[in-house]
Amino acid sequence: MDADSVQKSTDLLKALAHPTRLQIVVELLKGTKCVTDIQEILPASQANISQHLTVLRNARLVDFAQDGSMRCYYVSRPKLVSSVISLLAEAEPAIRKSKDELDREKHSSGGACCVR
Amino acid sequence: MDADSVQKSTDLLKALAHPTRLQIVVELLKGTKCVTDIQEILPASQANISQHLTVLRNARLVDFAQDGSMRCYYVSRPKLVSSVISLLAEAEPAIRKSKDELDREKHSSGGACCVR
DNA sequence: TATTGATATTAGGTTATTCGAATATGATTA
DNA sequence: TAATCATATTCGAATAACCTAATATCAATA
Repeated sequence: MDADSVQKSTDLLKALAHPTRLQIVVELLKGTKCVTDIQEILPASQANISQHLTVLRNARLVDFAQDGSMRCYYVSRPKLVSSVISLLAEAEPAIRKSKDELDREKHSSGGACCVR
Repeated sequence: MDADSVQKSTDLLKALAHPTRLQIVVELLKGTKCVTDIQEILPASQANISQHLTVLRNARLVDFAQDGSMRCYYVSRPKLVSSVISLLAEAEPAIRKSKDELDREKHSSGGACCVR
């Protein structure tokens, strides 16, 4: 994984890594909405929602179509966003490995991780 | 999506949303490593790597097995982590919808997003 | 047991995020 | 065209995240 894709990936993760922003994209996945709609659903001010939408838009996760004085926001990478969200929701249980298991996995006689 | 799972999801996203931390889990997915190993791969100080590992551990994304004075770190939710990373790497192209398209999607005569 | 190697923790200063308040813009309607 | 509705932007303060330097812990070894 090169430096550029690390940067791009963390930019996307950062954009999603906020409760309000995550909820915005969850709502937008259900259907296009304007800022006022989102305001009625989430407990945040108009300015704040607008700011978060800007962050999501800069990350190219959402976009909008102008409709008169309103802006109809939608998720512009629905597959990516919905897949990430469902992965997180699944919540794979954390596994725990003993040193011996790690040794066996490597089937090496040296240390469990770094043979030095 | 209830408040609790929003919180849990953003906690996971935040933990991954840092270049050094993302690179750490990428390396650990290739195989268990101790802090010294990671230090040799990534351009960060020992203290800094240790701090990032603590963040990842608090998010239950990595864990370790003690091996003498060393700690063998591994990804404790490999499916989750590797799936998220490959989704991000795929980089679905952003789509763009016109107001008319949005109208058609809703097959409604009202506005494109919020019928009010 | 003194030293070394591997790792963690704490303290601090710096930078980045976040939010509310106020204001601005731009389309719509009276 | 003045008022209004929908949305964006700017500013500043509060908070959180980050990094470095210094120090602490703890196991291994001389």
